[in-house]
Amino acid sequence: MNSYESIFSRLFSEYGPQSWWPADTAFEIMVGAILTQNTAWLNVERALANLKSAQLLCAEALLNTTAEELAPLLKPSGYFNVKAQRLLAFVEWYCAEGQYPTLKSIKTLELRKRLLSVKGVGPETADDILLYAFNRKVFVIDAYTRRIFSRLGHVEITTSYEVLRACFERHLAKQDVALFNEYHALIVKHGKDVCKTRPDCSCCCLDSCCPKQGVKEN
DNA sequence: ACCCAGGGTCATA
DNA sequence: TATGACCATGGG
Repeated sequence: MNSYESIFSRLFSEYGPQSWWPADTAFEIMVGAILTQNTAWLNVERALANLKSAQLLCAEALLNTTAEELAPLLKPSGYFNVKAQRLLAFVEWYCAEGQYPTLKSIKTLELRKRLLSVKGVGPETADDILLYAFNRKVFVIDAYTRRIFSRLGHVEITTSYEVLRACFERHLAKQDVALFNEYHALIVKHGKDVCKTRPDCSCCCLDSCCPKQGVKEN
């Protein structure tokens, strides 16, 4: 068992199954993936609740919306003007592609390429959507992942998204969607619950994955 | 008052 | 290719 695998098993025994992504529908996952860009999930939930109350959490309804009426509903999740436009750009693409029934039969690599062509969808958002809405075997890299694994000495902090993703996908023997799903969720759980509240890392299940006090790491 | 969050785009060098 | 500015709210 290599270090990538042992870190997973330590996280899993510490926190247990996370059952991601928290959402009622695949479309809600995609909307959430855009709204959570550089934003705390609690604030995303408020924006999603606003959309749900306005009956706007489906593609057909969103398509008949403007950025002007969308922005106020997205306010709690921050960057509301930007995200209103990103959401519209995504929904226009999504409907033009024939929505889920058509998209689900496209090969993963091709689907990823098309997602990345949408303005406002970058590598992490695309991979969130691929893994959690389409159940594709891609490993999602986020800021927590890069920080934790560079602190543990496995990668440089400057390692690019694609290189880091390839690194994870290569080091996991069990090439399994459920594993990739759980691993990313556990990393986020660990990042939220431990690395912030216990900066000395003294009770951290990963041993010094947190910054030493007083030491900066850009 | 400060730092950061489940990023991405665009302009500059 | 690689930084920097910008987007903006809410919690700790």
